[in-house]
Amino acid sequence: MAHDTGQETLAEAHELSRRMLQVADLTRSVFGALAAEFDLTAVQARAVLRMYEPTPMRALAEHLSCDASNVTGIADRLEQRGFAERVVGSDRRVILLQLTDRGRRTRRALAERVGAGSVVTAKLSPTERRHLGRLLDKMLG
Amino acid sequence: MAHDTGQETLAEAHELSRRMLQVADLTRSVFGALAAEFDLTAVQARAVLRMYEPTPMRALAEHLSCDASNVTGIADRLEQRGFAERVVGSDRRVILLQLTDRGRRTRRALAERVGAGSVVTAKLSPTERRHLGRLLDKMLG
DNA sequence: CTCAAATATTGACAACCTCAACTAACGCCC
DNA sequence: GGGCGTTAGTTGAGGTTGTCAATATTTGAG
Repeated sequence: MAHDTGQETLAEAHELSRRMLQVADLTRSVFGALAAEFDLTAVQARAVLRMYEPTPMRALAEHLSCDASNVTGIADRLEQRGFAERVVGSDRRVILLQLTDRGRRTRRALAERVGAGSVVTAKLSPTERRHLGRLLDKMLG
Repeated sequence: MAHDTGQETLAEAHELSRRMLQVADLTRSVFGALAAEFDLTAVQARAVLRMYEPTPMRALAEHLSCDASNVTGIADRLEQRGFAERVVGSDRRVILLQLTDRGRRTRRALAERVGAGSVVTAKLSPTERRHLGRLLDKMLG
């Protein structure tokens, strides 16, 4: 304990994990509420954000890291509510999911709100945000 | 753009949010996989971790930020699989959910793994972890 | 005692998720 | 061209999480 040796107790690691999970929950919950404002569920919102171009359902499944069969239902509901529509691609096996006008408007507005109103943005200084950015990169890399 | 003014573009804010969501997803997904190792879903694992003492279902509902009726089902499944059991409290309206032996063992092991194997712990230096801790505090505070 | 409030449960319904089985289309190779 | 493994998407079964409204029980305050 003399000077700072980089030693860490198990308790400290726990604490960090706990807060990490807490922030993750908060982030998710804020995102969910945001999605709800546009009459979307969290997963639907993630899908919509990904569809800046007509997107094969398969690619969507990978982006959402879920089974392909799951995307069928998600696409059904997006289509049913008028956010997206199915279009056959040149490869006639693949079906592209493509935003409707409503979908495009929603996507634009959603993307703007996601960038602006984040949990993060609210409470950190610009310097801290840069710092956080670097740390996030390292964790993701 | 002369020197650092703390000015940020919308694009930068977007980027930060995107990575924040990405880390949140990753954290959640790692936690889910961890829970699965113990034959628990993510929500069940969160409940188990919370039950360091007999816990009113109501309190559980608040901890999980969900409806009370939802906890009924979660408790059912935890009970059914032998992780927990229902006990009536002194106030006979409230039902305490309490870990069984198996539940306690699982909780201990789970807590240890959560602290140790986190996404965070893996890739950051001790100094960076301390830094991250401060930033997380600020975001949660 | 009476009655409002709190606790848990139930039933109805929706979304999400996985797995296994299936169809249709593609592309390669002989 | 004709097989044949591969890929994309769907379907159906089954399970977990989540909400809301209605209900029974208990509690505590007036």
